[in-house]
Amino acid sequence: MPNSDGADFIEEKKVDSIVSHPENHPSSDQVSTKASELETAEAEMGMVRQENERLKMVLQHIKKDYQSLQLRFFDIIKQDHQNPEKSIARTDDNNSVSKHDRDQTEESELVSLSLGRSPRSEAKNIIAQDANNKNIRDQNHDQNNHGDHDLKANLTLGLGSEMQLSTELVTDPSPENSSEEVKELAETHASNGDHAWQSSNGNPKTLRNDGVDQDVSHEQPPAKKARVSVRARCDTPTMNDGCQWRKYGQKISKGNPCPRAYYRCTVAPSCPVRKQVQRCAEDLSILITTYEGTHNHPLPVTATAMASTTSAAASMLLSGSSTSSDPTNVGFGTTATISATPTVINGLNFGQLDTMRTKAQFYLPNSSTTSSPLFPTITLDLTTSSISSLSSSSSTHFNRSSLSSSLARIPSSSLSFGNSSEPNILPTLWGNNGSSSYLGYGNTMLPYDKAHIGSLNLGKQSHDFLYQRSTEKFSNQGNIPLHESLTETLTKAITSDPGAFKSVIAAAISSMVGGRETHHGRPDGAEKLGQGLTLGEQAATAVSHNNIPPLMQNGKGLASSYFNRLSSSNF
DNA sequence: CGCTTTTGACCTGCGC
DNA sequence: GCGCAGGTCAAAAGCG
Repeated sequence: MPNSDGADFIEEKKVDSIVSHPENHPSSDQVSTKASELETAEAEMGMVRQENERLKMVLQHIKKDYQSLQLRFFDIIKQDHQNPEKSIARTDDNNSVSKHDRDQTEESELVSLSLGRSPRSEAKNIIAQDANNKNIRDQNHDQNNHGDHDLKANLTLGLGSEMQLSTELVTDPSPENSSEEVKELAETHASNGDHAWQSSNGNPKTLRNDGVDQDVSHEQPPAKKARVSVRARCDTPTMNDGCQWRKYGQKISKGNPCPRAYYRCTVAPSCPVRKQVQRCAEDLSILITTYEGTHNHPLPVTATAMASTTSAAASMLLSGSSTSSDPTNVGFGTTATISATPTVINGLNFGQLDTMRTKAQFYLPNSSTTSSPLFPTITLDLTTSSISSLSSSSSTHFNRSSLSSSLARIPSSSLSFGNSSEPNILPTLWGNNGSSSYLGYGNTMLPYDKAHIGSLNLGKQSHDFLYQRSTEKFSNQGNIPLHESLTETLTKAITSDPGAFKSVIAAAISSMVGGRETHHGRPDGAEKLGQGLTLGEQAATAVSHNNIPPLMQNGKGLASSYFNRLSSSNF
C-alpha cells in the first residue's frame, strides 16, 4: 500500500521546524506574537496529527478489508475452478426458498448495474481486485482531500488484471473487430481447437451452403453465438434501431401466441446480423428484439448506438462464458441490471408511463433458456420493469431466463452508473466528480441484507433529476437527443471499455458471492470505505486520454470518445 | 420495376 | 426413428 499520508508528514515536519527554530532576539511583543503563533501552530499540528491518525485508521481499515476480500475472492475463484458444481450447490444452500425458487436461483444470480442511480441497492458487498493498488492509492488521496462524505461517495477498489477473465471468446469476429481482438481470438481458439470463429459469416445457412465451411462445421463444435435480446415498450411492429432490415420469415413459437418475425440486415448484402422480433406474451406492448451477430459494414449514425450496445453486450457475455465449455453453464450465471434514464430510441419511447423507473437490464443467463444452448443470450430490458412489475410476471419462457420473478430475492449486486447529466453527451453515465472514473456510491441504498442486492452506484445524481434535465433540454427539440440517451448510455457503459465493464460485472459477481460472507458484523461506513469499485485501470486510462478516436462501429470509438468528453466536461 | 412482405415448405437439432 | 420446435428458404403477392 502506498504511503498516502506522506503529504501530511511533510506538513508535520514544517510545523516542527517552525517550533524548533524561534527567532533569536525577539522583543516582548514579538515574543507574545510568536507565542500565539506557536500555540496556533501547535493547535494546527495537533489537528493535523489527529487527522493523520484518523486517516491512518481509515487506511488500515481499507487495507485490511481489501486484503481479506482479495483473499476471499481468490479462494472463491479457486474453489469454482476446482469444483463448479459445488459452487452452484453453495449458492443453493444460501437460499432457503422453495424448490421452484431454487431452480431459478440455480439459473442465475443477479448483478444489477444501475445507470443513473441505485435507489434500492447498496455498494457494500463488492469484492474488487487491484493488482497494483493504484486505485486504492488514488482513492485514499481523494479521501484526504474530500473528507468523510466523499469517502463514502467516491471510494474505489480497482479491478486488476487478475479479475479479467483469462480468455476471450468472441464468436462474432466481424471485420470491424480490431486486429488485436482477432489475434487474441486466434490464439485463444487455436489453443482450444475451436475454429468456428474463423468463419467470416456467422450465418448458419452460409455454413451449410459453403462446402469448406461446412466441413469445418462438421469437424468442430459449433461456435457459441451471442445474442442480445432487447425488451422495450414499443407500439410499432418493430423497433427502429436505425438499421435497415428485411423480413425473411415468421413463425409461431411455442408458448407465445404472437408470431416471431425474422429479419436480416440489408445495409450490406453480406451482413450476417439478424434479429428476431416478438411481442411479449404477458405484455403485448413489450417488444422483444433479439440481435445476433455483428455488422460488417459501416452503420448509419442512428444505428451505432444499438449496434454498439448489442455488440459489446454480446462480447461481454461471450467473454464471461469463455470460462466454461459447457453450454449449459454459459456466462456467469448472472443477471446484470442497468438502470438508465428513461429514453426514446429513434422515436420509440421506452417506458412511457413509468419512465421515472425505467431500467435497462442485462440478463446474463447461465442456461440458455431463451434460445438454443448454442446461443447464450444477454437480455437488455428497456421496459418499465420496476421490481414489483417484474416480480409479478408469471413463469414463461422469457421470464425463466430473465429471472424476473425472482429479482427481489436473488442475491444481486447493483452497479449504478452515472451522475452525468450533460445532455450534449448523454443524460447519464458513469461520470463522476470529474476527477476520475471511479464508481461512487449512491445516496440511497437498500441494505444488502434486505434485498440481497449489493450495489455500485457510479453517480450521486438523482435519476429523476437526470430525467428532468433530459426532458427540459429536449422537450422542444423532438426526440432526437433522447433517442440516444439510453442506448448511448448503455452503449457507452459497455463499450467504453469492454474489459472494464467486464471487470465491473466480475466485481459485482464477486460481491454477491463474497458479500454474503463478509457483510456481517462490520460497520456500515467501514464497509463502504473498503468496497468501492472502479472501472479498472483501462477505464481510468480511457478517461485520461485526450485524443478522440473516430466513431467506430464496434463501439470502441464511442467509448473512448465518451470518456474523453467525460474527462473534459469535468462534472 | 424493384424492393419488401407473406407464407408454406424445407432443414436442422434435440428429446423421447 | 419419430415428432416437435426453431430457423431459413424462396416463390408469390403486395406496395410505392
